[in-house]
Amino acid sequence: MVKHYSDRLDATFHALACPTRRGMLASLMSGEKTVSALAEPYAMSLAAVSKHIKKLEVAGLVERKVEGRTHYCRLNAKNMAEAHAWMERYRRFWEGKLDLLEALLEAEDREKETK
Amino acid sequence: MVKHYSDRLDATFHALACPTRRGMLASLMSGEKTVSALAEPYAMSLAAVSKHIKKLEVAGLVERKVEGRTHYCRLNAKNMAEAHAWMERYRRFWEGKLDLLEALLEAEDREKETK
DNA sequence: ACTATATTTAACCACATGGTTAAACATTAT
DNA sequence: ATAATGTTTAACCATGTGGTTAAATATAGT
Repeated sequence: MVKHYSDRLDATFHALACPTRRGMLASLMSGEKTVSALAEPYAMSLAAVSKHIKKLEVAGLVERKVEGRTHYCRLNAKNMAEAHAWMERYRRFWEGKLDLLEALLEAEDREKETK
Repeated sequence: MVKHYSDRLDATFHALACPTRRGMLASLMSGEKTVSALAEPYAMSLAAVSKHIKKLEVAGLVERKVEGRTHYCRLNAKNMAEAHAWMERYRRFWEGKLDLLEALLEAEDREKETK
């Protein structure tokens, strides 16, 4: 199996498929954070955190600015757009289904009234 | 490591992090399909396809109706809603950033005009 | 120069993932 | 009853994942 999450969507969805990484993104919504600040809520080594951040970076969801020995991470939510747009297709699909359902129910109601 | 993708979001994003499974969902947009129909575009065994479908099922994205020896799969796009909603938060975030940028540019423009 | 701080990298481990083939299961057709 | 069809399950394999600890790297403070 030769799988490198080369595809951007793969990388993005994979990055999001983990509560730790989603938590980190949420944490970054309130602004730039250093690696250790990001690590703080989690009971795991910095080495592990470092890897999580790297995945977020590879997926383009997080950007890093190195200043001396400190690494500042910030959210790049814009790069979630592709994945969001992908899902949007399905949102339309399920809304379409609901619209159809609604139409059917309305039709049923009219049926009753004229009975 | 004890990870079971118990969380619904985990399961959903994980299911989506694979081109094969995304392809299957896309294929189901045009209507119900049997397992072998779903498998047809892919150069892999039915056994492998079966496992992919199961993941989509566990994530609640696909539902199965067994009729005799044939299994009919259909899309349940509605169960993508949670993941979509999760991303929506971030869409607002990046739109907010764009709005802010726009505001800044406008402010700059006004600056120039009054100069 | 020495030490402390911030972080990554390397080597390792247990378990997950995505594939395979072969066999089992369930249903339909002959 | 036998054979063919549609699908899953079991056993297996190579590689990926998410964690660990220990060492390396880079910078800042004394």
